[in-house]
Amino acid sequence: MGNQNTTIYDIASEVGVSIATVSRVLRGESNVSPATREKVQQAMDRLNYRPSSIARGLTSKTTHSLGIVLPKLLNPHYAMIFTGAQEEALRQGYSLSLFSWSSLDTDAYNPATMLIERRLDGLIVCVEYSPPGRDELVQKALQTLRRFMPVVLIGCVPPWYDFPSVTHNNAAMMRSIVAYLTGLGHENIAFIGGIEEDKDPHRRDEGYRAGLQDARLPYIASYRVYGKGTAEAGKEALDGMLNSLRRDRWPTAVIALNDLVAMGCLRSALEHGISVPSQMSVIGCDDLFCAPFLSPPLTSINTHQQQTGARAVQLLISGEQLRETVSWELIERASCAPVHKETED
Amino acid sequence: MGNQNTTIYDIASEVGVSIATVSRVLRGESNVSPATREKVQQAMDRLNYRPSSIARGLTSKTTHSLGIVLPKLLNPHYAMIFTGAQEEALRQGYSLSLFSWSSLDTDAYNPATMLIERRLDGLIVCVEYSPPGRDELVQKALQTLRRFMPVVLIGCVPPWYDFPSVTHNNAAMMRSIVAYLTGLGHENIAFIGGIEEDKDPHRRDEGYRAGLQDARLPYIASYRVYGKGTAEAGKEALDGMLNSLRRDRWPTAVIALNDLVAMGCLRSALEHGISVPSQMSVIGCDDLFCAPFLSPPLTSINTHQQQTGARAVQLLISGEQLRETVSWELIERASCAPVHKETED
DNA sequence: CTGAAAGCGCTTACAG
DNA sequence: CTGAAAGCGCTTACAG
Repeated sequence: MGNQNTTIYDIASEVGVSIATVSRVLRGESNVSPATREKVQQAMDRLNYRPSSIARGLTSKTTHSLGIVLPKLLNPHYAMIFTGAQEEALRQGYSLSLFSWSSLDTDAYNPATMLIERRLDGLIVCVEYSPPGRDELVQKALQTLRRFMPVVLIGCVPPWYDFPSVTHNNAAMMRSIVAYLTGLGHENIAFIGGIEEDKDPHRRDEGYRAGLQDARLPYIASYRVYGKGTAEAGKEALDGMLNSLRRDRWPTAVIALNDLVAMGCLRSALEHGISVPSQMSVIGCDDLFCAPFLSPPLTSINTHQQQTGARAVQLLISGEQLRETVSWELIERASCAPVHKETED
Repeated sequence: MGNQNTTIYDIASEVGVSIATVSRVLRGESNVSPATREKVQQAMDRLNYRPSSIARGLTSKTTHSLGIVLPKLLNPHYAMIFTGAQEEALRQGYSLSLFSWSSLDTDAYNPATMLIERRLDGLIVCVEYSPPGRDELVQKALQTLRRFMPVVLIGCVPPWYDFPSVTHNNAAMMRSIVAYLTGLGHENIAFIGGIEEDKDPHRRDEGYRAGLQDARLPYIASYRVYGKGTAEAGKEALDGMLNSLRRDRWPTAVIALNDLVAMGCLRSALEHGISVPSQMSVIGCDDLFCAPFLSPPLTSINTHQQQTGARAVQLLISGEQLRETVSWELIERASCAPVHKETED
């Protein structure tokens, strides 16, 4: 008894009231007599009635569903953002659908068709680096989208994008990482990962340089290697640096763009016979679940990605036009140590 | 010009045709004169018209949106399933929303309200172990859900659940893992993780025992430790086993429930001064992205989780009432080796 | 090839 | 406190 075809009309005729009355008890309005309310309530239970959010959405102009555009969930970094966003959405009675960037820009003339047709109540877009030509496409897609729904940006948001956003102050973060390492006595500090033309790594680069300057250390170009944010890329990048440098010029500390890159660096060090942390310190970023189980356990930065996702949802729902920043936290494990002065110095 | 309020009526009056005609070109029907079609098309472009999938859903009884219920996305295992499902859904023009089990059973009298109200076109539910009392609740929730939408099950599906499903033959998989290790000469093979009362690990246990029997090895209770599927639990479980056993009784090979548990085992071994793989082999399951970057690189089973998610979506959309099984693949890395006969034997 | 009309399942003023 | 009616933006027969 009762299935998906039970409607407000069935309840109304069952009880002998109008559909308006049924609608009222459905929405919990107060202007219904207790007796009527009770009868309607019972009929709804008896017939296993469930209101259709679709029909509701048509009139109320709100779907209680949000979207999020993320590069790839297989990277735990994005899974953390998604989880934070999804839990907050559910808590507030919204559902969250995941979309990928490809659904945004496959058709330049008709960007984000699927997103728009679903009449989402809001959209979170994680912005990544875009090469010069593509950047305009992205901006155009975002402008189109915002004509249809509120948009909140996360990720590497260029300062000239005029949207509410939740991001990190990557420059300040990098600067404090460098300070941490110089505090351990390191002077030869490499920074691995990121894309040279990227705006946001530029801000990390800014922090990297500032941190070196704080400690009156020179910026050495060969200690800065760009590359994708994957473990494979991290290994490759450090391999390249080590192979092209004389042993006595090898860095004593390596800052990785993220924990994946750091994983690659740990492996590269291992293969080069470098002991971490006694001969080389490595620090990652994002504090992925596997960080404590690497060898050695990886020192990293907890960037509170779940909080980033949750805040983005809150901005979306509240409509606040803010550009927010999320804090971070150094998680010390075993992969960083005071610099070891070589005896043969 | 053009925003979310442009409707089929605006286009109709702009062009001077009926909304039925606009609807026809919208849906690409053939019975429209080329001239009319062209004019309508242009008007839609000019006014930036986007059809509302909400309104469409009201009449067509289909929302082109699917749901998936997963325990937690922070575990990469589930992120892989989700990714596979989401990509397939998107390819077929569906969106995918994630829900958690808590949204299924918070209210026993009204299970899955949110899921039902959204009028999804289908739902994938990842079934986990449920303690006796809760199992009935889960089944009840599933029965309620299926009255409203097609349901496909994945995960640890008890054989008495009568639903289409996509799963693994865990018994056969475990048996072949044991065969792999006995093939390397191992005789003392531990199996770590899973819940004792669980139906699915029971099937793994079945395979574990069968594998031992294949090699005429005895089942030794102290080599079987149950525990949650996390890295912490894995470490704890192996710690416990090693601490309670005489050194000469230590297992020479450990099968972990999954790669997370394996990570914990690797650490436990390290802390006990056991060298992997020369003194102990370790094999995981799921082949997570970090497996190649552990020390040593972890031998694991690629369980094709993305394919599982994708197939579940296909069953949902096609309506096929199948109980499918997904294949797996051994990925050999450095954490397993032929048993090393102690010289002091 | 095209249009008028009904209907999808709700909500929202407006009367009473 | 309750009901009749219009409307949300489409699709779907049914006529012509």
